[in-house]
Order: sequence, then C-alpha cells, then structure tokens
Amino acid sequence: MAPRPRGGRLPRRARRAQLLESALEVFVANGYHATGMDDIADRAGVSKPVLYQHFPGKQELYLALLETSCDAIIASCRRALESTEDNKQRVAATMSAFYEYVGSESGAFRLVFESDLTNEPAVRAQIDRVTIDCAEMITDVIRDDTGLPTTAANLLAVSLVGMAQVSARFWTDDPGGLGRDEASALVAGLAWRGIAGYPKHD
Amino acid sequence: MAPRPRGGRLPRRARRAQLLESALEVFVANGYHATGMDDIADRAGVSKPVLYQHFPGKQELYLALLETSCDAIIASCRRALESTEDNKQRVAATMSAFYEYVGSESGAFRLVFESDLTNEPAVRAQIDRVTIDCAEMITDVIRDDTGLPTTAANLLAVSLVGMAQVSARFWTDDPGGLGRDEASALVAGLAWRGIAGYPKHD
DNA sequence: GGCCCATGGAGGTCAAGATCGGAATCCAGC
DNA sequence: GCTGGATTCCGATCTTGACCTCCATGGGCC
Repeated sequence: MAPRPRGGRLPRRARRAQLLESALEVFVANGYHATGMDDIADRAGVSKPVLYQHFPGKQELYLALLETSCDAIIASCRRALESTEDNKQRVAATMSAFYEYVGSESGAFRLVFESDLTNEPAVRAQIDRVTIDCAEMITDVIRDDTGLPTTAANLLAVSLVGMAQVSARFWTDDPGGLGRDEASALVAGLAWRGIAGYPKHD
Repeated sequence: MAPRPRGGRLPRRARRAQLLESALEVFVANGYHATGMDDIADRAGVSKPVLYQHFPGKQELYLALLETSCDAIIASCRRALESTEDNKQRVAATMSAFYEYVGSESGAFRLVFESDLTNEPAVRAQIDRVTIDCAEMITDVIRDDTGLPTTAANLLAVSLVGMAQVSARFWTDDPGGLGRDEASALVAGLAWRGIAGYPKHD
C-alpha cells in the first residue's frame, strides 16, 4: 500500500492505466465512500489535478472500474457455458468461473458483490446486469434441457447464480481448509444434483 | 412519504418508536449514505435536535434497525428448522421463511441484503451474522443427516442460504407472474433435490 | 537558451452531521 | 382555577470533511 515514488512523467495512456490500477486497489480496500480522491492520487504517486485530467469525477472513475469487473465475470460465465455441451460439466465449469473470479488477486469482485454505492442507479444497473445476464444464459440452457416455462427456468437460474456468488464469497473469506477446486466441485455437485432431476425434454 | 403533521408532543417511549419507524422507511428507500438526519426528522414530523435526544448519532440509529432486522430473519430461520423433523419439509419451510422475510411490507431486508455501509465493521458483523448463523444451523442438520465433514457441510449450507437470499431478492424485484409460495416451492425443490442425494447417515 | 505544458500545493465551496438558547406544553398540587 | 417546574421541542448555527479548481514551478524539446 506504499505510494509509488513521485517521479517521472508518463504518456497519457500509461498514466491512465496506472491511475485505474491504483484506484482499483484503494476502492477494493476501503469501499467507495471511505476513499478520497486524495488517497487515490497518493497511491498513484501523482497530485489530484492529474487525476481530474483523466476522469471527470470520482463516480465516473468508480463506474469505469465497476463496468470492467462486471464485463469480466459475465464473459467468464459465457465462456464456461460455451466450453462444453455436457450439462454436468457446464455446471462445474461455470461454478469454477465464479470461484476463480472471486479468488482472483485484485479483489475486483468486491466492487460488484460488496459495493457501497448500490443506491446510485448507474451502479445498481451494472451490478444487476451480472446476475441478470448470467442467469439469462443459464435460463436458456435449463429451458432447452428441461422444457420448464421460461419464468420458472429463470428463477432456478438465478438461484444457481446466487449459490455460486454467496458460497464463493464465503469461501474466500474463510476457506476452512478447502482448496478452490475442491470447494467449487463440492458446490457444483450440489447444483447439478438439484438441476439434473427435472424432467428431460426430448 | 409525506411528512407527518408537525403537531403534538409524545411521551419519550412512543416518540422513540415513531422515530425508529420513520428512520426505517427512509433508510430502506434511500440507503444509508443518501439519507440525511434532516430527512428522518422531517419524515417523523419533528426537528433534528429531537432525533439527537433519542439516538447519539446516525450510525447508532442505523445499527439499531439493522440489528432488529437481522434478529428477525435468524429467528425465523430457526423456527422453520425446528418446525418439523422431516428434512424435505425443513427445506421448504426455511425457504419459505426467506421469501416471507424478503416479501414483507417494511422492506427491512434491504438493510441486511442491500446495505451500503458494509465497510463499517459493526455493520459487516451484523450482516455476516445472518449468513453465518443460518448456515450454522443448517450445517448441523446436513452433518447429522449425511455424515459429511463439518467444513463441507458448512459450505453446502452457505450455498443453500445464498440460493434463498439471492433468488428471493430477485423474485421480489420481478415476480414475473409467480406467487410467493409458488416461487418458494420451486426453489425449495431445487435445493432439496440437490441436498437429498448425499449419502445417508445411519 | 527560451518556450511549453504537465505538475503540485493551497484554497473555495458546499453538503451534512451535530449542537445551543429559548419557547411552548403538560402535569401535580394547593 | 392557577402556578411552578420539568420535559419536550424548534430555529438557527457551527464545524468538519471531501470534492473539485487556481497560481507558481520545473523538467523536456527545438
């Protein structure tokens, strides 16, 4: 957490990237409200005006990071679902995607699952997008495979996503001796047993 | 949301209750950071000093409400688990408890599941308590019934709680034509199919 | 050597939490 | 019925903290 040395000038693109990285670290550590623009500037080793030459305000900066993080998990979820045609493996792969996301070094998932700016509509929209988009992809699979009505399939899909989200976050806070793949496989087993029993469509 | 008339005096006890009620409404509607003490006072039809004669500060007021709401869902979960010895019905009853909680008129569940003060340790502790305590009760049931090691049973329990939390919140935002009992039963079915397949202990 | 512009420290502004002296209201007892 | 005291209540104010810009500066380029 030590601020970077206060030296050299950087080309605009590189400075922006560095600012984003620094901001992510501070936001993840302290949340939105508890972090000041001063903190981010200090962390990056620049002064505040520099920050404001790259981003119009604190909220826009936060939103840029949040959007990136949302895109990451949604894309990862999509890749997992498309990685195979076998539904049992699909469940395992998707669960693994969530565990990888939550276990990743940056902690960027905290912006999504533990945000403290949920009342801001723009933020809320991004966060909801994760659950809704992931669930929608899963809904299609469930509906095609079981023949359940869309509404029901959607609620089941949301349930699975919730299972993944909450259990992965809990595991990250307190692994309790379980490795990541072990935990992921355990919960994937629960999910698969739950979903596999529904009437097959053919 | 119209402020109450600004008239009469109330005995201390009654005023306190009214302030708690007003504060809950505003906090639920706007979240912690977006609500001012002015808003709460206006909503209750009193001036700010009165508020401070009953509560030492904004955070204490919030915590009082949060704690009450956490106690409610934990107690409700416990009652559901103790309501029967049949595990299938247990799952259904517990799921129903979550759906009732989230569907309740006051919206108090938002303080727990959608708080925007998660960085405050005291708040974090209360919120975590819900998942941890509920999961712990369920862990005992799972462990006794399946013989799984405690750590694994605990992660499964957390998964089930996550399923309930997230799906219930999603259903509240967009019921999509499903009644409460219908939705609850659907997700309970998913949970039960998932958990029932594990090796029976005898 | 001279120009240029990114940078930095210091400050303006404003919202919101927290507080003070005085006024209004209720109640008990004569 | 009336008075004295205590409790409740309010308008106005203070202060803090954080977001967001103004003037001096110093290294890079021709």
